[in-house]
Amino acid sequence: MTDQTTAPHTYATSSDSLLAGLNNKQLEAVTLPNQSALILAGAGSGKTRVLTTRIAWLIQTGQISPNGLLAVTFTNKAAKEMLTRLTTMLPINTRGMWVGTFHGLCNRLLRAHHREALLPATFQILDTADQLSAIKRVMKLMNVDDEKFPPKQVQGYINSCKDEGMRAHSVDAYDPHSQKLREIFEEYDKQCQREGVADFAELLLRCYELLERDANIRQHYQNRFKYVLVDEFQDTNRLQYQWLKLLAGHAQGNQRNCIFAVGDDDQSIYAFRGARVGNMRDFEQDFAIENIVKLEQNYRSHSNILDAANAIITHNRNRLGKNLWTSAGAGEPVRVYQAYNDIDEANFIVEEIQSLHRDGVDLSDIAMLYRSNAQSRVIEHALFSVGLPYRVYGGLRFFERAEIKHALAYMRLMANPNDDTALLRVINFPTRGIGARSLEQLQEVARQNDTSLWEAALLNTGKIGSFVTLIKQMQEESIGISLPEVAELATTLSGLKTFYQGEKEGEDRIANLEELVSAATAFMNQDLGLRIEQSDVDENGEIVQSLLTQFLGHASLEAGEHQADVGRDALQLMTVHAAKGLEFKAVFISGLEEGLCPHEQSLYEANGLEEERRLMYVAVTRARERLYLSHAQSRMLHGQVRYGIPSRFLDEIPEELLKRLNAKPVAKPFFQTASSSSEQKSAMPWKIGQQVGHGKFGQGVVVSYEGNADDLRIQINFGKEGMKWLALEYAKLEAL
DNA sequence: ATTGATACAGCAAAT
DNA sequence: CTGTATCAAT
Repeated sequence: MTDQTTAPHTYATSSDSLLAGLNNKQLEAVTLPNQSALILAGAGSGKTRVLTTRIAWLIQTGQISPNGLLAVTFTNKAAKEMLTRLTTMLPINTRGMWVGTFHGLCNRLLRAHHREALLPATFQILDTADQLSAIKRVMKLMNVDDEKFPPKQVQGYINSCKDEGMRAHSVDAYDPHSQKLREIFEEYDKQCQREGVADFAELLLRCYELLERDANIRQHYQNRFKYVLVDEFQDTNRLQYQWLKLLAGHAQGNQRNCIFAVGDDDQSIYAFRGARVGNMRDFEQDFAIENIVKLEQNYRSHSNILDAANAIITHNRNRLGKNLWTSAGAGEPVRVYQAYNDIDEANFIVEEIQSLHRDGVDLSDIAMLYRSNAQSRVIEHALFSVGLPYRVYGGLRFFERAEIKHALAYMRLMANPNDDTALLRVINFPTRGIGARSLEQLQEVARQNDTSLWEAALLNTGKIGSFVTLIKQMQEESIGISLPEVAELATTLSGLKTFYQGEKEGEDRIANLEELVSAATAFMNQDLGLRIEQSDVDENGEIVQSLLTQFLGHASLEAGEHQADVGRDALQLMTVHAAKGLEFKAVFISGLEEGLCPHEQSLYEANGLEEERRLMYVAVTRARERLYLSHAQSRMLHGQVRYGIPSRFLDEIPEELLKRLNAKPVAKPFFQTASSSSEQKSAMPWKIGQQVGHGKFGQGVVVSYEGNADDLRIQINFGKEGMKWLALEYAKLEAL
């Protein structure tokens, strides 16, 4: 980056053209004076535009240089989007700019100061699955009963502690159970330290602690980042907010830097990973925000869609308050389809999509949304059978596939052989005669000497010795070759390719391994062809990590996004979470049944239902012109047929906005389940799956029944009221 | 030590 | 239903 490009007077575009087309509120937000600000930006109100224009305006008016700002988002998608938009607004080189996700930026900072952060230069990142296996290992070593302490729960405990900014020594534990949890937490962290690995939450916590502890580093970044911009502020957790305050110099009491926070409390859908909507109110207080700028004009959706969204969200109690409006016309009504079952629902959706497509709508402008990933299978099947191209986001991601994780594990060992998780993954894969027995011995030696498994392995000869030799050979051969060549090396020298060639259904896996090499090539080219060298210094005088380490970090932090058929016009399939921030001409929201949306688990959590409602709000506001809401009377869930009643969120939309595509749901005959024998059939007046009404519990659906003619009890799912067993003799039920 | 079969548990969202 | 854990047989 040269001085020339950062000097404001060199820009051809005037600030007028930058600001053209903004409405008053947007303009106000973009041109706010030099102070911290909170922008309450409703869905579709031009939030990203405001954020990027604000950056461009600050740069163009010479208030800040591109190096002096830090912009943080939650998804890689959003970060990329921001950078692309910036480059179209300003002739600047965005390389070297600090724009990224919290995790990405913390990773970058920790790499640059790994010594001060007490981490090896090549520290690796544990993804969720790696973390779980690491926890299981610790627990085994500590002889903890995994019945009493389910590893998944321990994982949740550790992560939520870290999200709150707490280490094992600072958490309260008064009863034996929580004391044990704390002990596992402590041992787990020790193990991570020994192995030189960090989980997702650790990246943030470690970075926070580094800035807090090291005044030099802290001041360096505080002096550099005069402007901190935060997207999706409502999704920040306590630790992230503390981190932001530290960067802004707020925690030292002499606030020097400005935070420009953009958020929407109605779109807070990440409480499950520690997000605190309350951070918005705290921010308002802590930074003495005088006027919150509210962006309430929606430019995205027709008013029927927007009215439906507003109607839903007004049922939430805890809101900052905001009402979206649009000058667009009413548009089409919101379509509601009641399907007989999940397959019927999928077929309906596919037919509608085909018809939309025939009418000239791009498939990529149509999205199919669902609450949980598992729901995509039925739709995928239906799409596949009619040959409609589609893209699934989320689900099994590329870098999470078994064969890719194996290859990556070899690459991780080349970079950092102390990574026990990686070592354990591949020491006997492909099998080379190192079984449980030898591993136990190896772990015992490591434990006694308090070293990593690798160091213990160095003492071995025999089969373990030849594994050590293999890794060492890989390390030697990797010197001076390019990243894709390293990937190639990891897949061949390890024997992975040969192994999968011998497998019956190994072709896909081999194709994926080849894809990994292409991914490495793409990564290398995108990074201006840096070659592997231990460390390098970029034009800003910052340390650049080895390309291999960068690539491995990329693989952990950006597990998805890498799908075949990118440029092709294809229907978009994703969860509602993944759809946040996106918009489509037509949107299908499926599975709107009690138990699925709102998810049954949410009903047991504090404020769980409100979060589900926000999720629904996010889903609805993705649509520009056409919105379909569908639910099924029965669906295959967890391996068995489940009967559900329509989601309460459907009832929250005024009837006049809706167009019911099948006013009277088709009363199709239901299959008799094996358990309902023929002699009981006569005594049972209701069909399984039938909709019934009850004076006290309202609408429900018959799930099952038991007993004989004199004592027949039927089980009914009343949704909001829960599952009930009723004695037929007394229950007054009416058919619906 | 490896393999293959069978039992069993869990099963929401994502950096 | 599906991935993982366990166990008996090679």
